[in-house]
Amino acid sequence: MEEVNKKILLVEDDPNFGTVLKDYLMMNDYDVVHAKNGMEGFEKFKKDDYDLCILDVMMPYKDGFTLAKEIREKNSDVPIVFLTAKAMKEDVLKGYKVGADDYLNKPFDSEVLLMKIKAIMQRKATETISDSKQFEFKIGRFDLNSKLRFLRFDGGEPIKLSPKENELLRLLALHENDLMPRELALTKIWRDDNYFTSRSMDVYIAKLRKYLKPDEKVEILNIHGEGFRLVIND
Amino acid sequence: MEEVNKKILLVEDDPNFGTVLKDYLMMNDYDVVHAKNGMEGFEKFKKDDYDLCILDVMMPYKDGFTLAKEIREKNSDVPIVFLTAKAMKEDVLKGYKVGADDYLNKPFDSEVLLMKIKAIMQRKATETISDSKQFEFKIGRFDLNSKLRFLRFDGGEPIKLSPKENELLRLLALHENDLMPRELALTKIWRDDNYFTSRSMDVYIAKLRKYLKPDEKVEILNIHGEGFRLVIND
DNA sequence: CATTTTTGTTAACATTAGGTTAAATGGTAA
DNA sequence: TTACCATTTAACCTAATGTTAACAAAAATG
Repeated sequence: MEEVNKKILLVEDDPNFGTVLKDYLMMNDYDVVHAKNGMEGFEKFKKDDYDLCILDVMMPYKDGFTLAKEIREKNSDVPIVFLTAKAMKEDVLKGYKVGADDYLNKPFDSEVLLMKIKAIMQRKATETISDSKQFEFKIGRFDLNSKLRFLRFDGGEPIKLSPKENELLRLLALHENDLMPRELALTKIWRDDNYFTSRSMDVYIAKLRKYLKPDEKVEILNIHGEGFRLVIND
Repeated sequence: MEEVNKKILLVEDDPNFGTVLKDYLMMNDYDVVHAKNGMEGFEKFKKDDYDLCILDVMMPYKDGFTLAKEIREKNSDVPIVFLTAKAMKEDVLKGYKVGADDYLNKPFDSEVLLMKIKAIMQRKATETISDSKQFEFKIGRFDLNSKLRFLRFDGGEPIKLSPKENELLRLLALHENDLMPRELALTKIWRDDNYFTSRSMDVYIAKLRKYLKPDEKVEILNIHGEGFRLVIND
């Protein structure tokens, strides 16, 4: 069983605590990269793919929440776990809003941490198979590169897509010819499902339709009350 | 805003705490079914589909863990959140082993609970996409795709169905050649059984008959006072 | 067979979702 | 700071959906 270890990005400014935690995780067969502050954390994050991020909330220069937001912008899927000394209510709320997967109060039981990590990885495992590494799509006569965020028609000059345009089109492409539920896009991209985010999404659908106009075989259909459907007619 | 609320099964033996929590959740647009002990909880679970289970750990007769195990046997997907008075380490570990999605210590902040619920639901929303239910039916020379809500005759241009048309035809198809009781459609689709919903349903039956006219072998028969029957003659 | 109940059908009406454009907001870099 | 860009919010309009009323027809009832 040749199995690659899961990779964890640990961002923790306390050198003692950070080192202990890192060693403990490594003893349990995780590959751990330890960054000493938010800035360094983001640099390391950009350089590699991680299966999990463990972020200290209180850090100089760049706190855990800000870092989490940046990470989410680049990759909306990585599980994120926050570490806090004191579990203040506002913190917890803020964390969940940024898309936290779990919360840990320092000092915590290391065995509990391992269980949580395991549980989170399991959760993500199922999703990851389907949509993790998919960045390039052919959409009729278009090419979408959702990593570089551009859309090219007939191999011509690429149009640059904004992050939201890109994510939305990517979700549609993942569900090509099938229903892409409204709710899915709202929770995945907007992380909230209310009247305004919903209207915002409609605005983006309009933008995408405009981009896709050159190929009249490609269209985004609405399924009233359910969501949208990217169809390629042939 | 015709949106179906998420359904929560709350199993909590403390009547005061349970009632307060239930009311709070209902105020926040969740449908809550409250069971007073593990046994009752499992009965209620079997009778309906839930989007989330909130289980008290300490309960007479059947504790939360045992209940969770039973629930997992029937349905491995429902998110489960445990409530504990004291967060003993063994409990937490046991919980994660049974497949807990989260943990809450009593007393907890209600706002935090809401955020956690939201986060968990969001997580599940993505996985849920792929659950391949029964969406496609052949009805004589028609194809019904009840996910995309369309009906196609002889592989031609699909007719779009409204949600109610779609649900009704789907129910009829599920009972092909058999009685589909009025009451069933009314409770399942209209969620209410009175004079007006009943008349509304008749209106929809008329619409479906019109759609199905092209295939004269397909008809919707009425069984007076009982319901309808979708028959395919051959 | 007269009467009541249930069903069939059509159309008017009300409500909600979605399409589109433009202006307001907010963040970021020059 | 200004200028720019992505995104949200607002506004207005159209399409889609669902409910109700009204009346006709069919089925059950005694």
